[in-house]
Amino acid sequence: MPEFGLTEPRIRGRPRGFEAVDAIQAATRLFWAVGYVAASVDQLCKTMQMPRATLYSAFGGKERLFLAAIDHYAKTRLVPLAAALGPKGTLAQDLADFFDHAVVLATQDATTPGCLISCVLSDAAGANPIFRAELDSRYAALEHQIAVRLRMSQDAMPTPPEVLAVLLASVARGLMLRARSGATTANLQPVAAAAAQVFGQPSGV
Amino acid sequence: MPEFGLTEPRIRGRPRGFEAVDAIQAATRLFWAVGYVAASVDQLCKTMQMPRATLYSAFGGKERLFLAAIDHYAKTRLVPLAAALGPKGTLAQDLADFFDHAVVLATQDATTPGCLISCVLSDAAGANPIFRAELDSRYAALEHQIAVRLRMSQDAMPTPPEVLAVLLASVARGLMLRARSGATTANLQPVAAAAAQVFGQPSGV
DNA sequence: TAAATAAAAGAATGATTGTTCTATAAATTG
DNA sequence: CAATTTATAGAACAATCATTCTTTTATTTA
Repeated sequence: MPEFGLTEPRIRGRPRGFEAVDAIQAATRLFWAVGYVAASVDQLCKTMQMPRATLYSAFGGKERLFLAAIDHYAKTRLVPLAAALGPKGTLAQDLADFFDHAVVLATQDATTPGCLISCVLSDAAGANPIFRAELDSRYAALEHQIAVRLRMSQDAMPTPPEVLAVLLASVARGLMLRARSGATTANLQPVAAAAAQVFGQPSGV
Repeated sequence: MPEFGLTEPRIRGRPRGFEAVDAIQAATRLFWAVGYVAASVDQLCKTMQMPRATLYSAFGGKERLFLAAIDHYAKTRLVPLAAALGPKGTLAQDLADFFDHAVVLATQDATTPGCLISCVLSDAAGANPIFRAELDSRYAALEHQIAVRLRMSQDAMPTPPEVLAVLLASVARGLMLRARSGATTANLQPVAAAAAQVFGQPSGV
């Protein structure tokens, strides 16, 4: 079973005519912009600047390329987002950073509004059990990181951290969805601030 | 310009071989289950039990059928959801009803997890400006209803109702997304309860 | 320099896409 | 009953889909 991806550099044979990181980034952006099914292999090859055969030999097809794009998105976009949780300051401050970061991620580029996972993978999850499992594990991973951060807080919480973590993640995902409909950074930043204020007040939850 | 839909009953000519409301309901369920692009006209005709020509003459094509499905979904699913806001009891009670209703809507049928608007239309909105405008107006409509309910509350709120309404709607949408990944009613009901508790406490926000 | 290796380029694949067309069937109207 | 109207059934359409193939080109190794 071949390992697909762009990690191992090839030594022998004709060298590749494309930049590995540029290619996966371009694929990620196309999926993000138009969705999984709507992004054709033709379009993908064009934006990735590689022939079809190379896409298949390097990534194993459209489905696995999409999973690679999800992974690239998580590493480059969600890791920084989760890092905003710190802990660097108070829970309220860290949550403010977190929600604000989410808004910026979802609104900073009008050609890719919203979130690749919450707006695109969530649709694809309907028809494909592999994608549904991927969606579930990506969601669980973020919630776990939030729960860890919550447990660091000194506040005694009536709500279990695991439950509160799902709620906080849901707020962030809801903001992503609103960005998909065209809401701007300016539209959503007050909402993010309100969320941080609600959930950040000591013993509030 | 012809008006598409199934509202006007045809008098002359051969009678239709399908039930109007069943047909649009079946289309709604297929879009909901697999997504807009993944739902083919072939599949739609089968589940709607009508020939292709009829689908085109009655609905004007796939895109307009999808918009009709969105409208049917809004009327049959979102109207009851918004009705949970009341006002019937305290804000806390009404919000508890609202979030719980959202969870049930998103989890009650495993073949159609999540929300047609938040999980399917939000993906389609990426490639189609008409769908993006539709998404925006559907989102705005719910937020408006929430804002109206908030203004009925006696509590003095530091956060403007319009902003808080977007936040509350975002929570509901985030719950829909989590259901899309396979989360069950039991998984999400505690989260819905926590949300109601947070946002329902007097002057909390 | 010759053999081996791997990508590039693009044709070819068969299946499926959304849409439209033709011919037939079933109802109402005059 | 004849004319009109509308739906049905299914063929036909060109376009596009994801995938695989062949041939050529560029590089490394021996």
